[in-house]
Amino acid sequence: MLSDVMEDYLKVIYEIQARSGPPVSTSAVAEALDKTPATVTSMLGTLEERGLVTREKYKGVELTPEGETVALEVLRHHRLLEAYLAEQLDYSWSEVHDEADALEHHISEEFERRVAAALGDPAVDPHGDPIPSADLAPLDEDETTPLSTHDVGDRVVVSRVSDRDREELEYLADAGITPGTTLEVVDVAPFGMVTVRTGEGAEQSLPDTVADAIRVRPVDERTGPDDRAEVTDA
Amino acid sequence: MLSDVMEDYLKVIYEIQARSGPPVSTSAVAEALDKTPATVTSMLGTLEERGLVTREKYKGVELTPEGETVALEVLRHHRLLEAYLAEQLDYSWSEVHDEADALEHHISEEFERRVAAALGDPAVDPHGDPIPSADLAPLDEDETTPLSTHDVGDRVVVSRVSDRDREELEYLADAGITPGTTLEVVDVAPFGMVTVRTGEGAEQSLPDTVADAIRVRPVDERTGPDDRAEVTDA
DNA sequence: ACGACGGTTTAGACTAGTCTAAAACAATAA
DNA sequence: TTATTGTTTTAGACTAGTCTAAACCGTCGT
Repeated sequence: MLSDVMEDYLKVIYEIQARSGPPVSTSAVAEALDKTPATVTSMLGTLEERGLVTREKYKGVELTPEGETVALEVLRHHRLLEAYLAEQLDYSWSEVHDEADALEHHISEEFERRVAAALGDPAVDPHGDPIPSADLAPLDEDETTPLSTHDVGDRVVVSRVSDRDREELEYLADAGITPGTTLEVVDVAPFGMVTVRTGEGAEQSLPDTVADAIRVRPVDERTGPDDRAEVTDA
Repeated sequence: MLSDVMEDYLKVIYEIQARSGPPVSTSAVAEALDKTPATVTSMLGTLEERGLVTREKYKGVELTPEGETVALEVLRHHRLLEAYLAEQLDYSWSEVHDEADALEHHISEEFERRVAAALGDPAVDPHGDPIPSADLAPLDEDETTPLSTHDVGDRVVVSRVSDRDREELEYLADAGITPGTTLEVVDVAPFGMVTVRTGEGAEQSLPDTVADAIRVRPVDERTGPDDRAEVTDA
């Protein structure tokens, strides 16, 4: 019914909206999809006609409930695939994203069911991101905070790591920073650099861009979507 | 590089060519892809410009070696996926085709490798069709013959069953006719109906259209691509 | 040999998605 | 208040893939 292209737009609108709230700007979508703003404006018009987003001129865009459902479906496919690739096909944590991106639009409902069953209906993917349930109910509020917002002395547990940049992910995996890792912030430099100590005592300095992509929760807090996180890395 | 659409054209040209030899007619391709002949003519022109087929006006089309390699790649993906779905995700014999069709254009080389490894590099898919090797070497000549060409008294072993029609496949699976089954032709009616006795003594009458889709080899001949056939059905 | 018929190609139109260049707008600084 | 700046939208063009309708070709029967 919807094209792959439209699904991609809805997915990134959802992701941006989840991070920064509505409205989502044309340029943010353009950036995320590597398209020109003119192209995005045009497609947003189409999505509005289809009732998938609402729009205020020159302001930005917001998903309708129907648009959100589509986004959740795509996200469920993506994250189930990431989990399946890591668990059943020996992919490492950092390799799964591109493959899942390529396949997420093309699997059937039947495939989705069987993959979910094979994994025992996991609640999170290997990056710690929550997997929408089969009924596509809206996800809970995100309780986590970016590592970059923390101060010296804070002890936190890594909850999720953005699956966006492959290089970054491999670097972090090497450094032993994966969902579940406990970190203590030992230094925050004025020029956007944060240094943390991992469980084993090793110290790592990370630029803000990277620290932004690491979402954490306070040590000992036992709630949140990543209770069942399992990480498979190479 | 090549679009999904082009890959689909090359795949069906390959399949028709394997069945009936070159040249492959415009209308045969149109039929197989459910497109109009005009559309096919136009796309064949594009494929010719890309060096993937050669064409003789009003005659038909033939794959170049490069075109054949692309077709073999797609076919390898398709058949590996069919085998994987049947073996690892409990799909039945008759369900795998559509899912494989949807995914075959979107898997990476890495995925292909891992799936092949997980299956132990199978030589045939669940329908008995040979899986092209990783180096995409041309497949051996097809030694099998359609069941519809046999006479009363012939004893044969089912080698492959076309994966084209879901209904047909389910019917045959129910009748116990799968790759590896031994059959004896007990009657050939003048109006295109053949009756066979299966290993267990049950008799089945099949219209020619169905008998055409069943490829067989003489009993006891031990060569051919289906030595390692494994059939998983529901 | 020739006409009829079926398959093939050409001509031209249409859609989806993209781009560039230019115009319109919002927000801010002077 | 107004000018500057950066973002958004509009206008218009282009490509890939598809269609319908009409012209074209080859073959087969008379």
